[in-house]
Amino acid sequence: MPTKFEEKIYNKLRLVPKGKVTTYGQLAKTVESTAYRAVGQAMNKNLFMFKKRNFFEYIKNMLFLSPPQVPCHRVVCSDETIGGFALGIENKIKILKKEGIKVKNNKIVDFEDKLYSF
DNA sequence: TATTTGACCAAGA
DNA sequence: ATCTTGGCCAAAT
Repeated sequence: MPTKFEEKIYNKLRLVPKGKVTTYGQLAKTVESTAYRAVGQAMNKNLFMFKKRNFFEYIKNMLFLSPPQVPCHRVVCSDETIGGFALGIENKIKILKKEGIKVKNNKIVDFEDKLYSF
């Protein structure tokens, strides 16, 4: 069962569309919090069920289930680096690329444009 | 109740 | 362009 905090974070994250990203800090801010580290933990917890198992399930959900999904892969670091991913950072990069987000030298290309504004 | 643990952040050097 | 440091705070232990 997600906590109140987690639930609120997930709900905000659902607003971020394909082709855009947000940051841990930004998500925290939408909830009037500075608990950006806790946001990362919430992401990890959300994918716990899939952890190191199949990222295929995750992809399938993203592609075929109607929103609102919780697109954990669209959360990146404020310094434009990729951040973490319970199913493997390489997979995170792959999915982002599929969605039109390019990654170069471990950084999001054209970060400002790709950033979603709440 | 108290301590530890993070998928972080911003500023300095 | 890295790297370190101190700060952050919800959850887990």
